[in-house]
Amino acid sequence: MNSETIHIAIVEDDNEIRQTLTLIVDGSSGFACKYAFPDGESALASLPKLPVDVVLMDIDLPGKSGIEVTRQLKRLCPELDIIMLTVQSDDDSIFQSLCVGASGYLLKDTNPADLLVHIREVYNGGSPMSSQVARRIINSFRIIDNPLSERETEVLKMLSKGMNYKDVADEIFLSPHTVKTHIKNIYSKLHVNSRAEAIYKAFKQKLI
Amino acid sequence: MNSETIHIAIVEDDNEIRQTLTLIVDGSSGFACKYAFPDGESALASLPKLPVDVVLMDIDLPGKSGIEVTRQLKRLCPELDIIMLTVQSDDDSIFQSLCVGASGYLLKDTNPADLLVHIREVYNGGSPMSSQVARRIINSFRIIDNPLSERETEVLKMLSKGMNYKDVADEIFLSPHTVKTHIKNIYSKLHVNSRAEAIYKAFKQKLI
DNA sequence: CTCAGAATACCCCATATAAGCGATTGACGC
DNA sequence: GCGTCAATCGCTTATATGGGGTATTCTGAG
Repeated sequence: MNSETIHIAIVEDDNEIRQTLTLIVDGSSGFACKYAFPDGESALASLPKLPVDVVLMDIDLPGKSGIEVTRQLKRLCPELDIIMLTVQSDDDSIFQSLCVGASGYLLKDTNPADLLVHIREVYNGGSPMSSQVARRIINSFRIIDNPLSERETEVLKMLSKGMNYKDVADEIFLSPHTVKTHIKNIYSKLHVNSRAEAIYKAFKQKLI
Repeated sequence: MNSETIHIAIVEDDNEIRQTLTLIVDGSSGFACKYAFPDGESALASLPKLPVDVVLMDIDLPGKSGIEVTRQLKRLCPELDIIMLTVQSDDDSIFQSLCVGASGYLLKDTNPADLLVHIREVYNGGSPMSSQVARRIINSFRIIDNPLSERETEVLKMLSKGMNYKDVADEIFLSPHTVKTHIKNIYSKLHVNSRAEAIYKAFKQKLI
């Protein structure tokens, strides 16, 4: 299980880092790193034809960013696993990377031994991430605070499913007027003035 | 940094597992486990008064589920870190746990040494999760497929911010009629017939 | 070349909506 | 017992919306 050789490629513009990484990975038993690229364009041109299992991708590249390269690479080779290996730890970089198809997200301070472990994790279908990164992702699931009452939440959920005043009123045995009042209160609490914006905000804050 | 003793509590209904876990954790240097509860009710009653840093929480408990207990516990003690330690690895269990405030999600096949490492990770602000769990979370970020054209996506995003036909039209220099046509096409592609439902569906599928 | 899809523009019309008003009841905290 | 808030019910009106059409232009795939 642990004996197959995993074929790695590296996309990293800093010469020193790229060479060091290549040496580390290629010099470890069970890993081979025969390809390294200093920019996204050359990686995109070559990688689809190469027998590579896992790519280590920097984000801050000259030309196309590592995120854009990842997006395009995943289109060309959906099976390829890409691990972002970067200094960026801002939420945008993390979420964008995951959205375009990265399978893992590690910070560059990851030590070599751990890096190899994580590469194997990805190869085996896992998704390694630095624990700070994981915490940010987890926090994105949390509800910040919910100003809406239970009834209001209930109404908003129904609205989001395309129901109108009357539908909602019938469903929860209220007068349409009451439903309307609830909706007005929802708008006021969320500081919006249309149904569309209310649903958008509520969804973004995980209220519904 | 690694020398403070971390105080653990365990909530687990299976007597054997609970006792084994307690012994493992309490017997390890740097960790203390003086409290263990067989159900959520007793944990909720006692934990807020106890000097505990990290809770290991089973999900399948008699009475209140571990998820419900986590929700209530986080309300009472927002600073407490809760790690789900469970056999459940379905998406619902994972996402619900994270939504109610769990800081980590481990499967019960985690080996004792790793468990201790993960507890310390949580204590230091990280969010450990089994790599299968991480992969599921990461996959939840991916877009399945996007039937909308770029223009349509652009329009829908503006609608979600509360803009109306005319606002959108002015913003992207189009006739309001065209905007309306786009919206009609969006509805048709998403199989909805109201703005609210369109935004809800688009958001759920990460199209906007 | 032809066909499909995207983006653009326009018409009519019934209905839904938001905004602006006011009002009562009951629960909970202090 | 007083204030606050959720939850309930009501009216009016200008405007926005969604559904039904039709049509042109351009691009890209087959």
